[in-house]
This record gives sequence, structure tokens and C-alpha cells, in this order.
Amino acid sequence: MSESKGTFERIYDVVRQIPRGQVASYGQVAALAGNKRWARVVGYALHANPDPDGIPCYRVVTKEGGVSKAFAFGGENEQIRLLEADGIKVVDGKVDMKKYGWEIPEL
DNA sequence: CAGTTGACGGCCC
DNA sequence: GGGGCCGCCAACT
Repeated sequence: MSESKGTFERIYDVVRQIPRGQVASYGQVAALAGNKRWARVVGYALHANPDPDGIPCYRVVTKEGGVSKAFAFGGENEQIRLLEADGIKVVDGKVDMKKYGWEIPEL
């Protein structure tokens, strides 16, 4: 509770809360992490991805639902594969945010 | 310590 | 409708 978590861990915590079968955009994660302007920071944090096993960075897409090409954990094709494994349909390398877009619980 | 970069977002032309 | 530029914050060198 000391909020000693750094900005990165904070972002990881949000991504980790993304339910299976849904996706969240960088701005979405950034907003839940604390600030929407962290969109770039989110990208940086996910790139660090210290725990790809607990941090489904592949569930994080751009606001357009497109997967990032700079993906380094296997390639875009791999991310799409993982998304479909979650029941998310990927079209043209993009997902239907209006259908799979993660609804913020905004507790 | 300061400068540059970066898995983005939003607005302008 | 598509493409390009600027702006935001934090981390990295």
C-alpha cells in the first residue's frame, strides 16, 4: 500500500488485470495506470516486459486495435495467434475494439 | 546532470 | 479518407 511501485509496475498491474478474451489499448492501460499521457510510457514499459508470462502484452493494442510491429517476443503473427487463442478474432492484423475492447471497471 | 528515444494519442492539413 | 506533426511522461545512454 505504500504505492512504492514505480510507474512501470503500475502499468504492469493494469495489463495483468486485462480479462481473457478482451484487449485494451495503450491509452486505456495508461489511463488505468494513472495518466492517459503515459501511452508512450506504457509502450516503453511493455517493451521492458520483465514478465511476459504474467503480463499478456499481446492483449495490449493501439487505439485502432492494431498490433504493434515492433513486437519482439515472437512477431506480429505470434501476437495474433495468442489473441485468437483467447477467442479474439483478428482481422487484417487488427481486432474489433468495439467488441473486444476492454470495458474499464473504473472502480 | 542533460539529451535523446520510445510497443502512442490526438489534432491539423 | 489518408498522411504527417506535435505533445506527454518516464526510462535509457
